[in-house]
Amino acid sequence: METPTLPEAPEERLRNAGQRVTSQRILLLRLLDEANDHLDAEELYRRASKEMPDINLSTVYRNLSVLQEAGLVSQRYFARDHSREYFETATPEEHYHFTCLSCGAIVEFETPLISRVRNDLKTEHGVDIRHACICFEGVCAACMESKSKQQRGT
Amino acid sequence: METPTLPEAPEERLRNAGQRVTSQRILLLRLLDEANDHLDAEELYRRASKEMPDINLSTVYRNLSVLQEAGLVSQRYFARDHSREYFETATPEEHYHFTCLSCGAIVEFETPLISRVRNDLKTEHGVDIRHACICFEGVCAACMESKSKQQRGT
DNA sequence: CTACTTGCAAATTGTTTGCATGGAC
DNA sequence: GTCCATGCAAACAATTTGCAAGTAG
Repeated sequence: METPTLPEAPEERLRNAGQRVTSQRILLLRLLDEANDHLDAEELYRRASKEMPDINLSTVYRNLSVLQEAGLVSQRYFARDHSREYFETATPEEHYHFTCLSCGAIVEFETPLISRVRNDLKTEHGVDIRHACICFEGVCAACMESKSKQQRGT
Repeated sequence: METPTLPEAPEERLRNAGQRVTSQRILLLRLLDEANDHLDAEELYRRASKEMPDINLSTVYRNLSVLQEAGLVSQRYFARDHSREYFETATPEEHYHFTCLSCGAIVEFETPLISRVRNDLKTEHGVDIRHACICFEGVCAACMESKSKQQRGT
């Protein structure tokens, strides 16, 4: 389980993507690699500041934008809080996210159905989908369980 | 074609939803009904101001929120501009949106595949999806056409 | 040496909130 | 009459931008 397919070091990934290799970018990529959860710019900045106290929040924003365009980082939106952007290391496999409205847990999942939607839209409307923003929200298994327990009595 | 299944007048819809009937709310609902495109708060405010010059932007925001919770209005996000919320009259049939990154056109479509994703997630992960935020972006048929023409020579 | 990056401070933008007045029920 | 809705102004929070100094290639 858990195949950490992070092929190259941040430095290499930057070079391969034709981007300048700066200490800030290396740090940000590493922090995103290491994060188990998904980070927003502010949280990434907070973590980066621990290792590089002078790094600036706008540097984080600017680099997230650069790294995203270079395909090294993916930007995501999650439930409730679409007003805040989250980021993760880009992965070759498409995946989507479910957020529990009750406990905040994020479940990642894959499904072939989305690429079928893509195909259907292509044949039915002639449109070429380049990107899909998809996020589900609801109640996770654990919270469903505890809810039904509550209902049966305290 | 085009079955404008808008069952009740704004006033009735408000009453049925147990909401207070104010002239501002009636106006906003009507403007959303009449809009062919999708409106953000600012644009809705602009249109409302023409008929009710004293209406305030914060009234628009507050009512959009109320109407949404009452199930009379749906909030959407579109391509490029997830930082801005768009609104439309709530419809009984679930539908999704595709935005053309080139010309900005929005194509609405239905697909049973999304509810299958919903079911799959339920059985595979035990999660109960309450809401899905889904938007596709890419290039529409017309823009694909003009692009390939361009490539063949000016 | 040149073009791109950074840190810093200030600006921008969509949205929200506090409060006194007005209106729905 | 009571409680909710409105207009107005001010506040917020996430993100962006202008600029001078620093650094990668």
